[in-house]
Amino acid sequence: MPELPEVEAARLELEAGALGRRITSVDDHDTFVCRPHAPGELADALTGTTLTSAHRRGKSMWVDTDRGPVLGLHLGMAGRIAIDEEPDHWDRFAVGFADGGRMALRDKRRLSRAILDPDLSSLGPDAAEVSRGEFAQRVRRGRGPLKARLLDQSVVAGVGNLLADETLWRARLSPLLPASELRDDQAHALWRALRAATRDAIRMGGVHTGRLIVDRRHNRTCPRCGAELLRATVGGRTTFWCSREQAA
DNA sequence: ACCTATGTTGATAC
DNA sequence: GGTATCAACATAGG
Repeated sequence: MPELPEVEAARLELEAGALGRRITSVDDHDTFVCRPHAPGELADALTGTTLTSAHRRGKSMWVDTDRGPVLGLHLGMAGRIAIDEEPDHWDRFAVGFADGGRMALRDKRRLSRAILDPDLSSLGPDAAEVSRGEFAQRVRRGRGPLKARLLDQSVVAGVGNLLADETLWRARLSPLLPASELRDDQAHALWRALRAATRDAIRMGGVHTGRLIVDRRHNRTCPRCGAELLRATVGGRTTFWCSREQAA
């Protein structure tokens, strides 16, 4: 489930439940989730430290420790944070605290990541924070279809497949529109739609609460005008959009 | 059973 | 270098 809104919820869980607790054990045996680290590297760096703050940019999270090393966490496609829950078969990485509790990265699909001192240099500005001017400039820089630009984490960080469709639908823009040809008013509308869709998803509890997302499976009609929804692969992902309001 | 789909991202090929 | 495709993982559904 994790796009920006879900990751922000996970960050808040870390902030509320994991900070200030001293780590006394680390399970980093999953060499795929913990790549490129060898087993024990995360344990050596983190054991004895206390988590001090939890941050997020786009879909990437990182947690600072009182002794320097930074723990990077990414939820991948199906990961979530489990704090003080019973150990589970799907826990891919976990730390145990001195008070007996634990924090786990739980993920059936193993596409999540736990990594020391993560490199975030290729991430664009956070989708919930980016300014109107910077967004317009960055999104127009590329040549591909608009949706592909939104999904590119180096353009703006945090937009996934569902949030991209919801944002384009709110802005009444076609996902196929060449990004470099966006007019100023279109870029502005897209920026406003992105911020509104992101904020609403955070408030409502996730990207699945989006109006287009809710309806796309059911009636496959536009929740606003009732016209048929189109479906195609755009930017490598399944895409739904309104045949009337989002005409190219 | 087999094929497709799935919230992401990285490596690879043009 | 930007852009597109495929693979990585595991499960669910038609």
